[in-house]
Amino acid sequence: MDFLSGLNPEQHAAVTLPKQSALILAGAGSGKTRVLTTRIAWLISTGQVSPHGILAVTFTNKAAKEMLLRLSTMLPINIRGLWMGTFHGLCNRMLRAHHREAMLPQTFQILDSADQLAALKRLMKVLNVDDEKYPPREIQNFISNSKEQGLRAHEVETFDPYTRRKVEIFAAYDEQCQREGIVDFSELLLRCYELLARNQLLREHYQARFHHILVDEFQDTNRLQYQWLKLLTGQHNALFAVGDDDQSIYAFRGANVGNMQELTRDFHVQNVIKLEQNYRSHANILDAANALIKNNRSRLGKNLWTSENKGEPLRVYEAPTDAEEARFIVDEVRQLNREGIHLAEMAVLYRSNAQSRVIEHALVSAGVAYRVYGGLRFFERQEIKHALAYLRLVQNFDDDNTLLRIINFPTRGIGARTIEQLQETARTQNVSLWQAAKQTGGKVTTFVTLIEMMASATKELPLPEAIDHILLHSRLLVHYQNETGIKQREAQERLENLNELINAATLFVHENEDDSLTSFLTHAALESGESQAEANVDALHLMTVHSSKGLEFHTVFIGGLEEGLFPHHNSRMADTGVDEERRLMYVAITRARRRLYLTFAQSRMLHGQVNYNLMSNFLRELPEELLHWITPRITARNSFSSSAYSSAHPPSINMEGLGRGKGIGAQNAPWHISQAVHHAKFGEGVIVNIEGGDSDLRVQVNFRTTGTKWLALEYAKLTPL
DNA sequence: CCGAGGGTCCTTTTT
DNA sequence: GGACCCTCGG
Repeated sequence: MDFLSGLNPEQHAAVTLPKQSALILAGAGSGKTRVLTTRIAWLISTGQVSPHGILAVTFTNKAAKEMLLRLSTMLPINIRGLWMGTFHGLCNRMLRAHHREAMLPQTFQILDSADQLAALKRLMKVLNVDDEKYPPREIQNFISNSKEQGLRAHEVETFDPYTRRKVEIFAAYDEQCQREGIVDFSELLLRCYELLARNQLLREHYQARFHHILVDEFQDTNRLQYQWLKLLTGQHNALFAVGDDDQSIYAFRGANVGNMQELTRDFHVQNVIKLEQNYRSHANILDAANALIKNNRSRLGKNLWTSENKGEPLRVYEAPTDAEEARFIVDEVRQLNREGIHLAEMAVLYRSNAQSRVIEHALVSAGVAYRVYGGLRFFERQEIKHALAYLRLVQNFDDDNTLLRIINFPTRGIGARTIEQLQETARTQNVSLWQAAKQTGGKVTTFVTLIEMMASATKELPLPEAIDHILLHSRLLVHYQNETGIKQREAQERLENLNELINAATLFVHENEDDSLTSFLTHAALESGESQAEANVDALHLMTVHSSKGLEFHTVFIGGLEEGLFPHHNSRMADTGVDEERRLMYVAITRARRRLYLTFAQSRMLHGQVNYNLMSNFLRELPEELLHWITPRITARNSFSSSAYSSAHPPSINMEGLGRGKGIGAQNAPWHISQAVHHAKFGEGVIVNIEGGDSDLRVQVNFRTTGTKWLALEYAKLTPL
């Protein structure tokens, strides 16, 4: 088995572990995916299990595809019987197979987050809920969170009228979904969990079938996913979980790192195997990452090391403004590119999406190709959703959500008034909108006839031709073709996407045994597709730190290393918030193979106004000997260790290098905006505003720990830093 | 039915 | 700054 050669002792131990539940603590770049896929290959090729007996779970479709691809290069045999997919994909598969037991129609539709929100808004209107008091988004989170804790509406504890009302909406929403035969993302998981929990025969069937259950990114599992795994793991099969508690960055959406400790208890894990050898980065980068993450409490404990050399120091750059920061990054990117590093081998990472704009601006002016990750995905585009809505309605007339999306798109003169009447009829007769529409006359009848004709016309057609048919007869194509003026270019793009939809369907039919409409619609809901098409052009990568997880680059820039931004000030609320931010920084640092830039700006445009931030604490937590300051550290006005400098020079002459001297009283006053100061009680902060003059001079200071305060300088003891 | 205009909000995100 | 949502007037 030559795929075992080249594994280090720990990897080898993990791969060849006997059949028992195990936890593999795999650090960044330690060959996590390799261990997972090699174990599957090893299990199968040693004859311990057939592909049929394996269940492998991932979080993203991308990860599932990647693993399947790697596996197929390792194993010459057909691995068709192997179940590999996301939690949602696998639950969907089980629910389709046992739809009757799960009390779902065979062709149940899947609601994505946007559809779910729309459905909720519609329901809340019917229920007469004040959406000021109960924002639909909050209700949506409430429902998803509850379900992902494994709770149905009636199981949620309520101690106040406000929550009671939310629970009522929750219950009504689930009823509505059930009536319409639709299922949201968290419902897929919960429904599947309940199916297995209630049906002993079924549960035992799957427990007997899946000898080995393997889970990737285990630190990201939520309660419900953990419970689901527990149900599937019986007396005679084993759970093999791979994860890294230091890379847990999704607690905000319900991921529970505690699952790792719980796993070792619940599944009697003998010994936890740690993969600590990193094959990605030079030592300086790893040392920085280790030094940073050491500041987190309650870790399972792990220290990355490499046999590589030290490499370069980390480059630190302090810019006067966010625009200057962007300009610096772009300059460096171009220089490196000239030296032969491909653009696609470099990435700019940031904490929040809003930061990309100024960088994009600089890239456009410099003519550097780039690609922003995240954002709208293919199947989430408006025109695609409309096209798919026709297909969905054709398959399930009672899907009210879908009907509402297209009953007047393209416009056919059915206005809000008519729709309200339809909804009224539907409510009083307790039928779907479609049933109500059939009784209505006029333009609504035209719509009903259109859909019925589409239904019969597409019934026997292959998928791509069916789509072609509905695009034509829905008049979606004509609608966009008729677009003129400022919208014409946009419409052109939409037409191209619609054309691409037919291509996607053609590809789907080729690649999948089950090429039914239901299957394609499920595919669209569960795999929303790439956010941008041309993956093959050489372009600089721009993305949030979150979306960089799992990737690696020769050179990485981490921008906006400022208090309030990274760590984000919202993270201070939750007590574990800063720790999660630090893990985020840990993920960011460990993306770099060879070169890492850390940059921050003294002033930054945020929410339409200029902010003055302090240098990020995370930067302070990195050992000085690993850093190379490109801008002189000594003049960094945000650096508090430069006290020698501050005492030697009055801050008023400290103006050069500071962004354009904006702000009141900036000229000759001893105090100026963006100045770093210290207060005996409130600690360190930055002056963000100045008021009054001479005797009654007041300054507003943004303190790192206590927030923004106005201080009268006559009384407050402020010392410049 | 559409677009203009005003008000509000603003972390991260996959399924 | 700007995305998004709602309202209002043509």
